[in-house]
Amino acid sequence: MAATKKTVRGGSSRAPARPRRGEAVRQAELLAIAAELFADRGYVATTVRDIADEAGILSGSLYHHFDSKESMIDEILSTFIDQTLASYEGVIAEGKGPKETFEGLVRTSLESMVGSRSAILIYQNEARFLAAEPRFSYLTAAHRKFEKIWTDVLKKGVKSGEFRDSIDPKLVYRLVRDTVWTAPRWYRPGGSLKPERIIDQYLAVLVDGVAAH
Amino acid sequence: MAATKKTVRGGSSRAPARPRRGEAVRQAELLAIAAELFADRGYVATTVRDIADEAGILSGSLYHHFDSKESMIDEILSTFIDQTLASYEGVIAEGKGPKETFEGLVRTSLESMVGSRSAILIYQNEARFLAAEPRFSYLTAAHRKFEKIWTDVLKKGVKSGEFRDSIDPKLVYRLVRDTVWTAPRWYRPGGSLKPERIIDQYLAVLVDGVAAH
DNA sequence: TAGCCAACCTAGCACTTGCTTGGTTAACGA
DNA sequence: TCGTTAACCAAGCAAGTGCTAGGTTGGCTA
Repeated sequence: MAATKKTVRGGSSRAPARPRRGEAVRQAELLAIAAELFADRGYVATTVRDIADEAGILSGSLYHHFDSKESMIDEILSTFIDQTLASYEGVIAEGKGPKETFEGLVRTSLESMVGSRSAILIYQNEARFLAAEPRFSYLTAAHRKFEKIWTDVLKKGVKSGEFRDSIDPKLVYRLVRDTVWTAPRWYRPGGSLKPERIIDQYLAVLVDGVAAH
Repeated sequence: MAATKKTVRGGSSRAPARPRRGEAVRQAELLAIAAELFADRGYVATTVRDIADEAGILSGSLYHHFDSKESMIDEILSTFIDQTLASYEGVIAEGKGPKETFEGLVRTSLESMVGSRSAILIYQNEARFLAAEPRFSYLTAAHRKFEKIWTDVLKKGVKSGEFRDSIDPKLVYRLVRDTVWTAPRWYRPGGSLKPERIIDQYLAVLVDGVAAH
């Protein structure tokens, strides 16, 4: 109410339009922006002001849509985990043999790079730190489910003779998991390197190795 | 000089001893502490007060040994890169064939987990963000050297017929690199899982794949 | 067309951050 | 034993942090 009230900013800096599209749409927009920033700069290094800037609003306005910065990453991660578990269970439900199921899991993991690149990166980079807090205990639970799905397939393959019986399912699971979840670090959506090529090469190495037979 | 001077903290909270061991020793100690925290909590999330607490001193005292928080991670990363490049060149210098050289590179990468676990984690987690700043341009340079070393070996293997000619050296390099550098995320030094077992399993999969021949 | 309310803005609070300045202590060499 | 100095402490600053409280606007509905 002081004399200097409107001298600094004119009315022109206001967000131009405010269409009514339902809050879910705007929330999803803001989450996508936040996810991209969390993925590219890191969760801690990304400020609520960064997110708001990118969205063309002020930081305080974010709190009309979200309780906290933490609830944003919560939403991003839980959505990603639900999707991933569903896609894994879809592969299992096809009822194929161990080798084809294993290949299906690798394939669907790498394919999710296209639509969930930022979420994978966030999961890969931040989940370890977040999992300690009670709010994010579902991360540990999901982690265990993932491990069971992969190791079960590997064990079945060893039993059926399709996989070599010298492999340690737990260790090989870690290798494969780290491999497929780390690819989004260098994969660029829309680039000339197509996901199908990555899938081909990765499947070739993981299933048959680099050596000529 | 006020009356309340020594009421809050007695003399007992002071660092107990101050032996003269040369600054290099104390610096290395503090760097080890910092590296552990950077690796376990992330660089941004780790405060200079965290590091000082762990060292049993006050945050300001850190600046007797280091210019800045940034110079600490700089020291950690450049040391790690020098070591790694040296170990890679050592493997190359043995003059073995492509397959054995490839195996040697995998082996030495995984072996470095024992002595450089925290440094690998920091490199893996933070280098991507730091590389943008001029001070850390050596990270990009090292990245290129690593890529050349690995892809050269893979290309030679394809040429000699030891590796399948369908493999894409650049993509397979990424797979292998991501695999060996991500292992420190779950590897626990001193645990029952010995590095030699990890090396065995990882070499088996990378060279020959999971499938029975 | 009056009123509601989603979606913003404005301003700033309480706290944490990396880092600085000046002072203190004790190990050590002369 | 005395001056030097490495290694710390004490106190706090400026810049940022997540978040809040209250005000404003305009699309929408009754």
